[in-house]
Amino acid sequence: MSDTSFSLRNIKIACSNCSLGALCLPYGLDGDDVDRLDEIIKRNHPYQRNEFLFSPEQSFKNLYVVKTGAVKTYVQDDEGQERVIGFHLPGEILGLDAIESNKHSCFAKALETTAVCEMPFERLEDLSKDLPSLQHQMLRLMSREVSNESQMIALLNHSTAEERLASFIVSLAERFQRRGFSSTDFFLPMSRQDIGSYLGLALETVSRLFTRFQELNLLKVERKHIEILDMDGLKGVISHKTECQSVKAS
Amino acid sequence: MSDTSFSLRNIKIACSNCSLGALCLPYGLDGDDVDRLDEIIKRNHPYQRNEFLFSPEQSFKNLYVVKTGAVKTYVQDDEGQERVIGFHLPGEILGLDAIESNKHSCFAKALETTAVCEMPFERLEDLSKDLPSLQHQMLRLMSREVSNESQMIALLNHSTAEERLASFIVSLAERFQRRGFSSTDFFLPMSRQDIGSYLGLALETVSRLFTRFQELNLLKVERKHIEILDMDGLKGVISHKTECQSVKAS
DNA sequence: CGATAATTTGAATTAACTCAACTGTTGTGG
DNA sequence: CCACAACAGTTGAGTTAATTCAAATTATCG
Repeated sequence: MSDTSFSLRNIKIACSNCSLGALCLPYGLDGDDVDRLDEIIKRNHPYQRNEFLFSPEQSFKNLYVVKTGAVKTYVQDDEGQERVIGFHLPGEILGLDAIESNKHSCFAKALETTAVCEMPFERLEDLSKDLPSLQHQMLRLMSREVSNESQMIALLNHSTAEERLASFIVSLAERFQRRGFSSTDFFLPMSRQDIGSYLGLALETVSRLFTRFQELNLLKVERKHIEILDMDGLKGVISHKTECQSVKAS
Repeated sequence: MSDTSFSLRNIKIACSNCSLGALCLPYGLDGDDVDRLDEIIKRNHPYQRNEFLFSPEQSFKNLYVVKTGAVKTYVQDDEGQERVIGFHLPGEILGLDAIESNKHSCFAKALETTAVCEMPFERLEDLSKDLPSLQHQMLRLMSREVSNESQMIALLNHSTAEERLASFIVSLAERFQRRGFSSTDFFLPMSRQDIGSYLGLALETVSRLFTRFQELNLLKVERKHIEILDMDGLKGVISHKTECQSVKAS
């Protein structure tokens, strides 16, 4: 019952007509080059909620691009507690941290049913010798990762709980928008616990802040459903040291 | 008085006899390939203390490798306060975050007199088309950066002040050791303020912790001079949730 | 439908911060 | 060469933002 042999299926989801387009590796490649990239990409059955894409120590073979769904990456501390490192939405790549050591260094777990492209790294590297724009795009994607993480470090070190959560929500909104989804109305793929772990906050604090933001009419929360009512207000919480109270008067 | 024309000077400090060796880009390249890499590398006068290597918005031209000295990278918040992103010791590369946007996104300032190799990124990219191992090494270095930053995120989100500072000191020790310096006796190139900003702590907290670690006979501090007396004890502070008090009984 | 997990809310605690004073170091100019 | 200013670091005391612990409420899933 393996359907990996059905080339028809593969064609339907080929890079050339994938909606991720410029968000992904093929950016900057012309038609023929995309086809060559396409040949090495594996597309598996979707991962189910809580299924692992990879685990620490597992040897590094593939990079992954999320097509639909969401993935969280995390490590475990000595007591087995999760420390969330990041969330990966459609169009976002994961596995980049494993290139150096040839081993994955974290868990990657599907937060919901998730479809991914798996790209054998070695073949990708080979191919990029012939395709300068692929090589450049790989460096670009890694550079973006470094930038994002740097920003995150600056955020974590110097921001209050309010600023962190506001940043997080705005970041999610922008990432959904880039992917073609609504930036003001979306579902959180992760739990309060996961958000707290990612932002360095207790889950209770995250919950209280959602309530506060709602009281301030910045957004509407109902469990995982978020509706942003006042994007500028939210951004105001991030940058200005103004209290939440003074952000929205009326 | 420009001495960039003295090839003699350049030869003396060529990659092939640079003590950084395997820590740097040339890792994995054979003799001839190193020479080709060497040709594109610029070596400037050392930067003086507080001199900038680059600033935000400045267009991205070069990657930098620290040869001697130390560099800090930081951004500024709305009030002009520094948010330190990282420190760069000899053998460490900086500028990787600028590849994606073609603009630097942070300040890079010399903490002391600092010599660097400047590598024009475009020419590096061109060269790596011919030299697969150079291409691989670039990806490796970026991957290491992603890993390190991930680790930092996990540390900041889930660790006490004690654990953060202990981690920081151990990390410095390991980095000095890799570079051939003593891992137990070294000088901090940065201020308490910088350490605090990097670790998300007030400078007073950093100072108090140095005192506490000293009282626990984990190390000896005198201003910027650090002598690690009990490396295992320090590592114990990081991992175990045990109190500092119980780490060292005698 | 009942059990388990996720979330919300409240109250008490605490780790780290801010503010403030003091000490020691470094550099500068008379 | 010393005095003085500017800066970096230490130490103390009071404050606070966020935590932990606890309990109630609401979803989710077999």
